Amino acid sequence: MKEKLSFIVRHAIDSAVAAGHLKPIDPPPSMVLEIPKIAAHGDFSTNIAMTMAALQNRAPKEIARIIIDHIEDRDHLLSKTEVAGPGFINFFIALDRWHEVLKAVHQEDTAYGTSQAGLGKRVQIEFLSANPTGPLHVGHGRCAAVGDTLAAILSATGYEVEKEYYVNDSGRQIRTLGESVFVRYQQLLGKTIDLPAENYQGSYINDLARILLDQEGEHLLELPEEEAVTHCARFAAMKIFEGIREDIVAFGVSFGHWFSEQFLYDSGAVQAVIQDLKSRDIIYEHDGALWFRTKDFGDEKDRVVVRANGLTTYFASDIAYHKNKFDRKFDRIIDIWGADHHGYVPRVSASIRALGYDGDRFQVFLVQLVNLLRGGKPVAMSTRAGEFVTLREVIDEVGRDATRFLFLLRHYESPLDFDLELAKKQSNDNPVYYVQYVHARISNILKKAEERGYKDIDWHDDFSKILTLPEELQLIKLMARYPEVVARSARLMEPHRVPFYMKELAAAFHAYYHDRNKHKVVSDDAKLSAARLYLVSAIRIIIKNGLSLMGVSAPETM
RNA sequence: GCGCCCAUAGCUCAGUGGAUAGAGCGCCGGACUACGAAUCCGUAGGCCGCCAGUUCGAAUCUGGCUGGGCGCACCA
Repeated sequence: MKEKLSFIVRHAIDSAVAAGHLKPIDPPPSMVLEIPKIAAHGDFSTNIAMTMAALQNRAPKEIARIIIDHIEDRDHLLSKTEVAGPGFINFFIALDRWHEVLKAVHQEDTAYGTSQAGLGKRVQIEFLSANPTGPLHVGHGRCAAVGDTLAAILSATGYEVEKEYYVNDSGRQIRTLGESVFVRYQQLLGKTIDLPAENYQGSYINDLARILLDQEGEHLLELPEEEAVTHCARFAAMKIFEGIREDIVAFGVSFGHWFSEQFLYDSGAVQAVIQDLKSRDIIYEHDGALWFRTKDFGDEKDRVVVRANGLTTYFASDIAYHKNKFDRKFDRIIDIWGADHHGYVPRVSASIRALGYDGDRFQVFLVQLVNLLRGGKPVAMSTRAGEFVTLREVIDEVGRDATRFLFLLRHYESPLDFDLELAKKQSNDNPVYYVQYVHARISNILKKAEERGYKDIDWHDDFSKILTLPEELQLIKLMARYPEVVARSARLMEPHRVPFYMKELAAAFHAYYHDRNKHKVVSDDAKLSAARLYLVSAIRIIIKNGLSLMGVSAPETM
């Protein structure tokens, strides 16, 4: 609808210029076509006459009038066009044209809302990527929900999307994990050793040690400590990673690729990129360590890639990792990190520019932290002490649908309060049920209708003459907006727009449905019933499509 | 001290440089002899943190200030 109108307005400006009524404009002015807040201002409104005023050296209202005079509306899309206020042009869409939206929804079905804005470009989105040193916690869940939904939204707007999880299965953290487990293992065998404070303290470490002991017995005590720790590390990382994968499945997320940090070392990629940068003097030696000239590429200081003790830093493998991403020829490379990593962004961006890649193709989105509450009170969490609520516990307690929906309901740049009690409530406090209830209600209507002989209703041109109530028109207009919500959500990388739209559509439907005396869907009037069934089943399609983008189920009954 | 993010109704938050800033919760008052009340209807509630600037026009853009969150390793 909006595209059609946009075309008409552009065409009108062109023909006004051709007729000499307006000065040629180069470049053409960017046009904002929006839906006014107030119904009296039309279905769409544009400010284009006002933005052209200065260049045309004429009054906005005069320009607006000229544009309107040159509008050709061959399809009779418009019922009224007017100049209003300081120079807005307000457009009123002809009533019967709105109903074609219903036809489009039914025809496109699961594809309604998709577009080709991404032009088939290849985009890689890396998210979650939690270290296999402990279970996923609530904050990871938010990153997972945001990343997964962004991927779905990009995919719906014509991108070819690859989701990737980067597994930090190398380095000192894994070593620390091994040490932690080995200490617990020895404690289980009666040895009196204390767990050093810098080791992982969580109770899951005890569990891992117990499993290790049960499976392999006491033989680790006979190994040299070095070997025993390595063995523990490998065992623990594998077990934890298995658990993470299970949690990811339980949360309804799937990854196309799992990329191993260890692979970057085994394949020599890390050494190769360090050598290359050294030969170009982008990496230099100082105080026995190797430093990257990140300061020359926008970071506040240079950063160490190889420490004086010969060990590489996390940054070293990250350089090789991002080089690898670029070498895989993606048009866009997107990283989604927890906001606590924001200080790391300039460094990685700097390394990408230093390697000569196009920095514009790389974007980092920082997801703000989650404050976990129960009944309004903060839940004490300390990763160091190993006291935290795992994502699994939250999924088990409040359910996957509610968890995902609530994680998506805030702009990712805002800190999120997640209240476990609120999340469990099946009321208006909890919008997920509000939206899902629409799907269940409509499913039930369709079931009842089928019992009365209504099945697979086809589009009929009469529908525009039957569905004439203001609230019916309002529903249709709302449905017409859905594709733009998805497109805008993708363009701005803002997944929260989808659940907000869902809430709005749900509210409009519930209100319509509730006044059952005024407009019962299935009535004695066969034509009216068919038209309304066509209307509500279109709503159901959009609810299902939107929930599907969020990874939330659309139940037939609740 | 430096950097990133946030500040809108009592609370939690939406809001595309545009015309009269919205929703849910909460408060108060109402609605089912049923296409499921996990719903609906109504009332009240606002210096859009503060100051300046840009603009025909600012909650929205820019600068400064105040308050809050997070981060500033040869850790990951």
